[in-house]
Amino acid sequence: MIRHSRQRDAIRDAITRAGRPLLPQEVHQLAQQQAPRLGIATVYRNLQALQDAGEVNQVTIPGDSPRFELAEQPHHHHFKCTQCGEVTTLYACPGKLAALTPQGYQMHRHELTLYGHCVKCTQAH
Amino acid sequence: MIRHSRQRDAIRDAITRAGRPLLPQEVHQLAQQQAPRLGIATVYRNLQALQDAGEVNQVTIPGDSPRFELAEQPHHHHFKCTQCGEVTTLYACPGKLAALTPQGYQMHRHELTLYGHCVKCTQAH
DNA sequence: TTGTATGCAAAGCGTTTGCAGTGAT
DNA sequence: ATCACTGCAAACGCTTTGCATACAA
Repeated sequence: MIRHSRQRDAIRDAITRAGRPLLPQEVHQLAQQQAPRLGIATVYRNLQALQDAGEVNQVTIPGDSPRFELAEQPHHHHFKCTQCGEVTTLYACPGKLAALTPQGYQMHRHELTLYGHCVKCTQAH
Repeated sequence: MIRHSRQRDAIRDAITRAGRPLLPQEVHQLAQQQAPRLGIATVYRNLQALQDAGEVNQVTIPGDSPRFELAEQPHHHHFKCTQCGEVTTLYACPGKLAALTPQGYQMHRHELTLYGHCVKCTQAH
């Protein structure tokens, strides 16, 4: 079903190489190095397609536009530096979240975002 | 500095009465009962003003538009029903999140969102 | 009276869609 | 030869802004 194209490969590669969640416009810029005439609409269409195909996950940092990362990653969360805006992946999880779920509710999934200053911004003080 | 007006009071009241985070358009609809000619631009301007004044907090559920809730609440998190879309307030927190923070990073704040089915939607199965 | 707040309409901005042309299989 | 994919531009939906009027204080 899902064909190959220079554009789609460029988009997938950009996300793979980045190693962190990317905004659509960041994907666009990076992928353009590999597919010069790449349009932003194609980026959006492919992010959707790759998501449907299970290759890519959408990450939403509260207050920001959705970012995209590779789907084949272990469970993790994110840290956003409120100074420089960079989003980092955290391979850790507090666990035991079922305890927070109200009676009669069913929890299937959770998202946790930490905010603060990254190393660079902490040292810059 | 922050004056009173029928519109601003209606907006504050709508958020107060709701007891859950509201979308701007929900605020608009509810507040219109109290201030009929209320325009959506006024809603946005006042949500911003109330936020600046520290009366209201912005809550972002990943993937949704920002919602607004009263600021004077104890620390809490949110549960979003993936069936009916309703957002509930959870007065609980896993704690010990500093342990997840990488070396050299400083965590100041965190947000946690649980996803699943609410009581109504669980029973409807 | 003075300056902020409001309503309306227009402008912005990121995202989505329509369409004719391109390209993968 | 098909049929999906692409680029471009127009359309969309939500949010913001400009401006003249209305309203608190």
